[in-house]
Amino acid sequence: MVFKKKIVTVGKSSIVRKQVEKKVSPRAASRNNRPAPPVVEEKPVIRTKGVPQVLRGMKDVLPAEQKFWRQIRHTAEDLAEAYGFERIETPILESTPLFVRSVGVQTDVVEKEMFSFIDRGGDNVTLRPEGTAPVVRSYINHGMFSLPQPVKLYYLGPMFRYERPQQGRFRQHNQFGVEVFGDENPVLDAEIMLLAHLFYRGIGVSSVVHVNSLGCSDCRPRYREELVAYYRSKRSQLCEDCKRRISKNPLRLLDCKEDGCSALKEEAPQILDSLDEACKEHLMKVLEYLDDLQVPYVLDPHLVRGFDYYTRTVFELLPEEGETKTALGGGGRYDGLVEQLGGRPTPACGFGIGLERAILQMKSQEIEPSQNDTPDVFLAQLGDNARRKAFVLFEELRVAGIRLAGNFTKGSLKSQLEIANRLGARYTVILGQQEVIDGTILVRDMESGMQEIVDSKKAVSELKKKIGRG
RNA sequence: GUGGCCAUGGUGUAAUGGUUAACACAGCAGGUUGUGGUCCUGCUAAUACGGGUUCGAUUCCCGUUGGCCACCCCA
Repeated sequence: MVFKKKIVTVGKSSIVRKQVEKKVSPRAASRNNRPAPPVVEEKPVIRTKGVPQVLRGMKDVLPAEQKFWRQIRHTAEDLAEAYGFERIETPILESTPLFVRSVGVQTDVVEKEMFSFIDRGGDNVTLRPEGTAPVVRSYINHGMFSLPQPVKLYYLGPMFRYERPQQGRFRQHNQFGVEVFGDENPVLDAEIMLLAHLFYRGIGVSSVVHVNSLGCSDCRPRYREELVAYYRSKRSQLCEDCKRRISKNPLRLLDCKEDGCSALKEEAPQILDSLDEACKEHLMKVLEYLDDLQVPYVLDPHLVRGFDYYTRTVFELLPEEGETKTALGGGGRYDGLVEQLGGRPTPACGFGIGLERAILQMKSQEIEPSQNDTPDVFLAQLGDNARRKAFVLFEELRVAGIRLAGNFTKGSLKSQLEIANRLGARYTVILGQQEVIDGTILVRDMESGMQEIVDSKKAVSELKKKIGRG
């Protein structure tokens, strides 16, 4: 039901339905979700008028933005690899049941936020809304349990959720994530939190880890019952949302911001009190390691996460400064998921970090990504013969390792010097008719304006000397 | 999914129920022959889409699409 509705919505945004003759209400038409007997005389037509627009909640990453992305990617890759994680790339499209079974039928992501559709073969498929389930699937499919454990993997890539876009929230966004399989040692929980923290430090953003434990399959259900019993008795004092939460997602009751509800949580049973010994011990160890590593954290007994597969440790990364409550990343342990998806019982944990949100943080804190792409040399040419020479010279200089920019289309020297200036080139090499005849090039120092004639055979060596790399 | 605000050149803004929709920045071309950063001149370029009201709509109304914000939830 939910699913069928989705198809219609998705279709509407990209296709204009052209009505032929008889006017059939499009609404009525879309209600026959299975177009088995195509009574409806309308056919989808690709929109031919107007300029095609980017889809809602999706974004072009333009050249001006790339410096942020470059830095983010490098930081993530260097860090993950330094800690022994290996890269994995899984498909963007997966079978819908993978997410339904892992994330949970009851969750918002599965109930209303998946980009799902029936493919031409009749399979129900989904653009991945999160990164963990696909990696788990891959771990099982490729028998990675027979590799030396723990298996440590990381990924960078796009995720999709059919949501209403707003600040820091898109229908397509990118995540940096890591997953560790095959060991339940709390040192691993601490390690991934450290990694998340270090990633943000690497791009100049301070973060705090909020940690909680949800217990295991033994102690969590017990707690859940206690909590539900408590809130049932106070039902009349709850807000509308929370009344729904009692049956749907009781743990969420604990972080409602309504005055009435947050007053009630003072008296509410605490999950930390109902953890069994092993879970308590595990959490304590995690916190000890965090102390050792000097990762700033707060123990937040009200922290809950949106996916069903978490056990024991859960955490979220929040910015240290500012009132932003949107998480920069989050994750936790999911000791039951591999088995739940049909693999051997395998403990595991991981996190996902929203890269658009990382960039947002950088911008709001006015952190400029480091970049040194100013060219050493700009190559300008004048006239047809010179252009042909310049084309060849450009390649010689590039191969010689000179950071180079150039232009082969502008006619006037003036406009080429303007470009050279804008790019911040230290030298401009000028190649005109006269130089071609003389077999020379003209090297202009953009700072001083001094110019020097150089034998074109010595162009590479002279330029290398000038820029101090010869 | 719910609620609120909004939509004018590439960007940021202005204006109007009635002639060529204004300004700044950016872009492009010039300011004698092949020389940048400043300055001057010119040019390019916009009322998101579809209906309605009206003699006339960019302006008012409705719908669609999209953006922003809050909620739900999340990265």
